Amino acid sequence: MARSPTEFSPVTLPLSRTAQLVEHLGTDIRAGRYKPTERLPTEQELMARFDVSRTVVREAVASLKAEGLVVTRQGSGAFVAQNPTGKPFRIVQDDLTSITEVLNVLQLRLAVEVEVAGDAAIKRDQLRLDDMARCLEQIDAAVRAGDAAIEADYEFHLSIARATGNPYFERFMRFLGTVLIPRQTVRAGIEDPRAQRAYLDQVQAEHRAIYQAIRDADPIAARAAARAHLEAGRERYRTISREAV
Amino acid sequence: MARSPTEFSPVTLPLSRTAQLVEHLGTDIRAGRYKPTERLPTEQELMARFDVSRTVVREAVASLKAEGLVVTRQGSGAFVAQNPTGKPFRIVQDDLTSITEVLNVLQLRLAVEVEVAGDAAIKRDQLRLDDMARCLEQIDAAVRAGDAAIEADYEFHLSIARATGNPYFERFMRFLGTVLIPRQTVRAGIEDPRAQRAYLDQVQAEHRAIYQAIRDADPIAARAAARAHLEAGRERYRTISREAV
DNA sequence: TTTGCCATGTTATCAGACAAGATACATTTC
DNA sequence: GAAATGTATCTTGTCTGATAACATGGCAAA
Repeated sequence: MARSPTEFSPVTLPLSRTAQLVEHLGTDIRAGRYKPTERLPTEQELMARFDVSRTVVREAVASLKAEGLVVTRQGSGAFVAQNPTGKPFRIVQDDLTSITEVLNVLQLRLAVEVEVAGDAAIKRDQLRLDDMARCLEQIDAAVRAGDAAIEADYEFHLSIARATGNPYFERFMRFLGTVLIPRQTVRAGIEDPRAQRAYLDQVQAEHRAIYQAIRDADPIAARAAARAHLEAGRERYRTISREAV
Repeated sequence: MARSPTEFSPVTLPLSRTAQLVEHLGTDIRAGRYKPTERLPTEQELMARFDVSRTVVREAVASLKAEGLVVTRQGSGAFVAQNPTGKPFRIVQDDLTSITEVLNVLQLRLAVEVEVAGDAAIKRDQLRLDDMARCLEQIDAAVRAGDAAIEADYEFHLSIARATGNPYFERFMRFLGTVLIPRQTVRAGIEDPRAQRAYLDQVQAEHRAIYQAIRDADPIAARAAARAHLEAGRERYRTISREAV
């Protein structure tokens, strides 16, 4: 991990005690010297072994928790996570400066959501259909209130993912959501209220097409509707971003 | 005298104060409410604003540091990182113990690769087609040598992703590969060499169907071929795993 | 044996203090 | 006047001691 970019340290880079402890314990865990699910030494033991205060120990453990290497249970102890070496899939926000990059991520979203809609049309039950319908109504209400309904829109898509019964779909869509939602505020940037209303009505019509295909248990139609919706969404992003420039 | 965490909700939420603060600050940063290189409130201000102790504030900041969202400079303050990285998408290996879980991840892979094949059929050029063809030949060679050709198979799929020009496709497929490849060794577990050869010939026939559709610039056929291949793959995994039990 | 209580150990959180580095501003020096 | 310097003050880093919440195992009672 890089230190402060403005700081040139000629020979020695002084790591804080916390950072040293994180480094030490992290390598121990990655090297398998502590095995998955094994309990780490108690805070008191770590304090004594490394001659540091409890603050340092706790901050180090907090860092390791954030890295996903350990989990703690209050009153029980700190334990090595089951999979300490899983390399995650990252999308770096700063890479999404160009329109093209955002469109690429939107295409990844399209890929997943098309399949999600198709599978939802197979797996869906009345309960999930009710959830989707409720989301659609919430979008309607938000639009009537003059809101951009970004959150309700998001929830509708998630409700479809839940209907598949495959938890990875919802998790991945939530992941993409955190990446994309900050970019989606352009939707709220449409100045003319009537234009925005027309825009939202169009989006909602596409939503209903997806919903109806799922309700009709027609996976092919559901995939087609989802594809239409998300390709239109990419196109809208393309044109709006271009105008914004 | 503990502050009542049930003040707002009858059911105590299992999130620790530290975790809540991490969540709050993390979303603030990711949402851009704190901009890169901007200074965060001081520890004292955060203590006052969230009504928590300095321990909680410091552990929360330690977590955010581990996530790469903030950097701290002693005596100066805590700052939003220049490249605040989003929360990554993780698939924990240990969650893939059950057949169902693996099938769920395979479905995620299917979703992406179907779209990848379709987009490759649109974007492909001669250079990329040559890459794919070369991969197919390598699989053939490996199979003739009696090898399971897992690596060459992987490379073929990646070559399709490269043809789309969308780097996120290849990155995501590589990510899923690291998760799934350890599970794929069942392929090598087929004991009868003739059965394995028949299996691999079938797989290779499906590969060629995908390749030809892409070569013919037919996205619909490419998606159908990719879907057929990956659904067959899921089915093969299902049956083989069941036999293994 | 089973159930429930309780002592003990552990993490979570709070509070206060001092050390070390950073920053702005006044002071000194040229 | 400008640059160098000293200093007050702010902020993070670390230490210490205490209380609350939770987990666990043992023991007593049913």
